[in-house]
Amino acid sequence: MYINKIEEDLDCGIRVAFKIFGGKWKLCILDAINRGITRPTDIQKDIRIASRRVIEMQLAELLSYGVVEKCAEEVYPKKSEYEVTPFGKTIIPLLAQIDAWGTANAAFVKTRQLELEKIAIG
Amino acid sequence: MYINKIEEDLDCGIRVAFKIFGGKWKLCILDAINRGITRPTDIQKDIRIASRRVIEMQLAELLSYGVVEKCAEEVYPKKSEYEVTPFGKTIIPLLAQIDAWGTANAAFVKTRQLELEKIAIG
DNA sequence: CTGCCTACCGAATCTTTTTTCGGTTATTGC
DNA sequence: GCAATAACCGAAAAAAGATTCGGTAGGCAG
Repeated sequence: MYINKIEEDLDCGIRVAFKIFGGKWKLCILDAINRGITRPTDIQKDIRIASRRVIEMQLAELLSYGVVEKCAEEVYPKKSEYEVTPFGKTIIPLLAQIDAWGTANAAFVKTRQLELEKIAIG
Repeated sequence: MYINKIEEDLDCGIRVAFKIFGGKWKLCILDAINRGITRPTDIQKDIRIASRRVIEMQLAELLSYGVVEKCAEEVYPKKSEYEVTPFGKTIIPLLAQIDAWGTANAAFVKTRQLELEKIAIG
């Protein structure tokens, strides 16, 4: 496990929240599991752009904080199924709102991004 | 401006949202401005643990995406006041919920973190 | 036994983000 | 002119985070 060098301040709710679900892919993974995509291989197929390894790692972190739980079935081909725990379920409403906000503002953000790039280059 | 090497995927609402307010201090800064702490110096005093520079930079990013706006007054001592724009205001409810979630779960997260460290060391 | 599938792990490397530190500019009070 | 204060910028370094690559292990089909 990697231990941070700069001490964290968890006196602020925002920072606590980001510690749990602030990773690049954590909410995407949580969303996938919540939608019934429970196996690592399938999650990876769902979030193609993320690498196999990062999904394994972020899944392990979500697991270690009890956001998801593993229900491995010892069958062929080896199956691991992840489920959102009751604790994890408390994140779902936030996830839904964040996703909705992003979807609603995607067009604006993309346009603005292009403008900013033009300014940076030109 | 730093231009990313890995191409971003903004096809997912979560990723769009994180692009705008996913930075380490962005929501904290937005929260401060929303609470009426509008000047860079004061924001820095409010979030002591964050460096002067990072606040300047994240403020600049929030500004470039129109989340906040600057209302500089040319007086002594030089004043810059930042305000949350109508666009930025749409983030406030999410911010409030994220903060509330983090505050509600801070004790659990801290305890769990200690347990995980014990396992890692022991 | 061999090849294949799935889950994971370790380590090196690369990318991104944050931090540190030292500037510049502008204005005021002395 | 000179100290002080505020805003902001640039660049290097440090830290964190993500990615790539190549493993191991178990079990099944042929």
